[in-house]
Amino acid sequence: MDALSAAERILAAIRAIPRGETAAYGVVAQRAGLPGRARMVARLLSQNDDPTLPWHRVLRSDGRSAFPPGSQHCEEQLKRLRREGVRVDDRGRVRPAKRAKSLDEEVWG
DNA sequence: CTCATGACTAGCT
DNA sequence: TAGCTAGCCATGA
Repeated sequence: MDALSAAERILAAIRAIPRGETAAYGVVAQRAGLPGRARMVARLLSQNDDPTLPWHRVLRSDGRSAFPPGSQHCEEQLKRLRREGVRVDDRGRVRPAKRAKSLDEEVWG
């Protein structure tokens, strides 16, 4: 029963990703209260059949699609992201919405 | 129980 | 930046 609600929390966390933004698998898991369960998020998405779920906003921690570059799934994902205003470079890597100007700023705010 | 697999990560070279 | 490695966790054979 706990596992089921865990799955629902993960799905909720994915739906909570604002339009035009993205989140890594690990981040989604953490937001769902399941730190370290990135693979569980991936598994849920792979078995998910809900077309309303914004699966395309979920990326790997390095900002790339989880799908092989050039694959149909990957292209579809990048296409949807671009349509939401997300900046994607030529290699299919998603640029963060905001980037700190320096490491100090990143760490210390 | 052990082994293999996967829409993952963090760390090191 | 890119490639490799070990660690991770849930499932199914």
